[in-house]
Amino acid sequence: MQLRMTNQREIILRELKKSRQHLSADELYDKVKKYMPRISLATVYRNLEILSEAGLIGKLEISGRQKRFDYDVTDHDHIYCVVCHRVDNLNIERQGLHTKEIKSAKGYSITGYRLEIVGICPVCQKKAKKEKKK
Amino acid sequence: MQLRMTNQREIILRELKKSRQHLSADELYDKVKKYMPRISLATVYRNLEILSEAGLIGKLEISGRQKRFDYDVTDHDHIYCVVCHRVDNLNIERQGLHTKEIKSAKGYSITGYRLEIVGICPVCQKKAKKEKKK
DNA sequence: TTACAATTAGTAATTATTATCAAAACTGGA
DNA sequence: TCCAGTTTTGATAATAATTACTAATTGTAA
Ligand SMILES: [Mn+2]
Ligand SMILES: [Mn+2]
Ligand SMILES: [Zn+2]
Ligand SMILES: [Zn+2]
Repeated sequence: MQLRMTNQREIILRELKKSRQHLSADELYDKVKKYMPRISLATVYRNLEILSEAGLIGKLEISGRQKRFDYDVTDHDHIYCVVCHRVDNLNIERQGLHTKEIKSAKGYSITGYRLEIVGICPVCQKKAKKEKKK
Repeated sequence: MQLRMTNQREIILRELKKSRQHLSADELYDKVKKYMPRISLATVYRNLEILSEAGLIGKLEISGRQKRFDYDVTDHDHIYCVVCHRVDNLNIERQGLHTKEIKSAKGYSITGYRLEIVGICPVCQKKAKKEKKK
């Protein structure tokens, strides 16, 4: 059985791609509601899961917080702000991560990996400076 | 103000170290109850947070699931099983992760990073094989 | 059309965690 | 040792994010 592209799926997908951000289900729900006011939050959750399963979008499960969905399915890593939880894309060298060591780690069969750089975004750095002045 | 080592904190810490696993709050709660039957789950949550804040234990926030706490505070990475959610330690080469590229990524000030290898553990691989036979 | 399957909206239930708060335990002087 | 103030605890309520349920709606394909 293959994916059936319903109206709600189409709009969810379109709005995520359009945003070029890493949105959570409820953020996307707010955007989608503008075009489809009667859509249910459960439908957004359900379809985000289905769309990511189908490989049309990415799913980020970051640091115990809300899941975020990615408009970009190509291979890349992320950096996120511990203050405001904003997520940005990151393209860094990945050598040293494909060694035999990993391939045979502890008898696991490896399916992938997640690299998350953690830090404070420029906006939050500025805010922190202003706070200090007070 | 520095950390006051209460009975409950001592036992929580002791049981985590003893386990040599990456336990969740409720798993640890079960262990601690054996020695302190009247302890509350909230106390376990509260103190795990405090102990990790104090640097006595590590905190893993993995893949949108439950938090897990680490008996080992030295630098290392993790591998986890997508099937049973078991977490194991991993010591891999980290070169390629300390480049200037990262240090200046998107204007962020970097505080750290998390690398998670994802896969299927030996136990779950075996189980999957047995399932197939049926 | 008509039956069968898939999807939806709305809502309830669940899971993990955090907040609240009165009671208990601990602290450092008098 | 006692006391007043501070911290911590246990019990429970509240919250946040997600998932489950279900009847109604929609799509499909003969
Ligand atoms: Mn991305
Ligand atoms: Mn570890
Ligand atoms: Zn920020
Ligand atoms: Zn496993």
